[in-house]
Amino acid sequence: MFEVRNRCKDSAARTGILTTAHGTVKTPVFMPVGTGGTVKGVMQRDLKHEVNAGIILGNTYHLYLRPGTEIIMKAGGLHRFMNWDRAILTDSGGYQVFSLSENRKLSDMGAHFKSHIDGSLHTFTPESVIDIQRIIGADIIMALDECTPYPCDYEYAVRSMELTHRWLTRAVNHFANTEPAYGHEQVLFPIVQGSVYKDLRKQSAEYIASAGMPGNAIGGLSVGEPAEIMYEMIGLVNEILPEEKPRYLMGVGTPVNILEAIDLGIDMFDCVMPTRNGRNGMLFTAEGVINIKNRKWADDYSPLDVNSSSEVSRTYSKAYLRHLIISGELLGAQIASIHNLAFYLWLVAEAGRHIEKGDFKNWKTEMVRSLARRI
RNA sequence: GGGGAGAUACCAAAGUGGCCAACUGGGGCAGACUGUAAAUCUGCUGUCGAAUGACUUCGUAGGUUCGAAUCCUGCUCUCCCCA
Repeated sequence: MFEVRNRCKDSAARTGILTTAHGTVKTPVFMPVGTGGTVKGVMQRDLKHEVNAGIILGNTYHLYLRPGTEIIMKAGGLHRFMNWDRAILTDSGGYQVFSLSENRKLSDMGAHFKSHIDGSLHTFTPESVIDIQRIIGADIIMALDECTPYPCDYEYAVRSMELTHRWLTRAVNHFANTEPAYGHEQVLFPIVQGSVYKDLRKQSAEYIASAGMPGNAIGGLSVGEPAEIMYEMIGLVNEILPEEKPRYLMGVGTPVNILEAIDLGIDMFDCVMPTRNGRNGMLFTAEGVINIKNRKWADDYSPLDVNSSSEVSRTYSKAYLRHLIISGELLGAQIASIHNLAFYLWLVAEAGRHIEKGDFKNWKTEMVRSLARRI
């Protein structure tokens, strides 16, 4: 499943090879988010050839509500349904426990949701979420967890973490007692919680590691806490999560967040930022962040990024993209999404090359300074 | 030629004596966005000021009034109907 290739001498950063039933990817890796069976605004063809994505996300909650498991099952799974033959990871709906907190209730049994689409009531249990993800057919599936909000008082964080751990035990058992629906292998990742409390994070990391799954995830971060606290939590969790298995930091983050987390030993990332912020006019580049809606780009006919591996970034101009985004044109959202994703994929690949070369630390320091600029 | 309606900020459009520097929408400018309830949301948008506030505005010139975008008179312009 995972093989570490190169280790950094002066940091926890490493490169590796992640093998799935739908291809192998080099780590560190960024996984574009395709919640509802689509990376918003980007065709599968472009995900492959412009963005160079080897693995993308789907979301159990969204796909379960629409189109529903029956349609996906009849299609032969999500890969065939959405015409994507590379790897897929599905989130369990744990994040929706957080983001739809107004419309859900938790019990020991599971999470009770009110659909954001039609208000209907649904229950997710650790077991049902495994069943749904078996039908979706993702290569990597996630255990149901509670993503705690920030701030979160200690008492709540303890109870929440214990709930996530109890749910994990049930998920692991149910996973072991069920079969993939389409013949290809699926693996289950558990999720570390514990909010911003060191003792809870350590306790949770130990529990999650003890589940013995082929990869481990860290959740409940980048939910509003200061970045320094997030890094601190990642650092101490990664000392406990096994070194020989991939570590997935869920939902993170900014380009700077990602480089810092790679430094701390994270291998996998996902985030809506490149696509959502792209649709809203924010472009990521190696020189810093661009708000393409700003007037100053109105007559800047230079390419979005001359050095990009993506033809989209090399050919479309800033002035044209500004015009499209400001006009609300769909093509603007597409170009910005492709550009940002290509940049994110380039960034993590470049980090990997510097880990191999042995100069990751210095490169990272320079790059973080550059990335944080607003231009 | 006769009759009628109307001129409000970048645009459109409310407001018909004080609660009006003036509703609302658009446009413009800026900000936010981290396992996607997001092609979304927020703020500003007469001038000066960080702000209390001060100053100048509702076609134009006068007038009435303690007080006018709002009432009266002249002028200019626009639109509609009839000939």
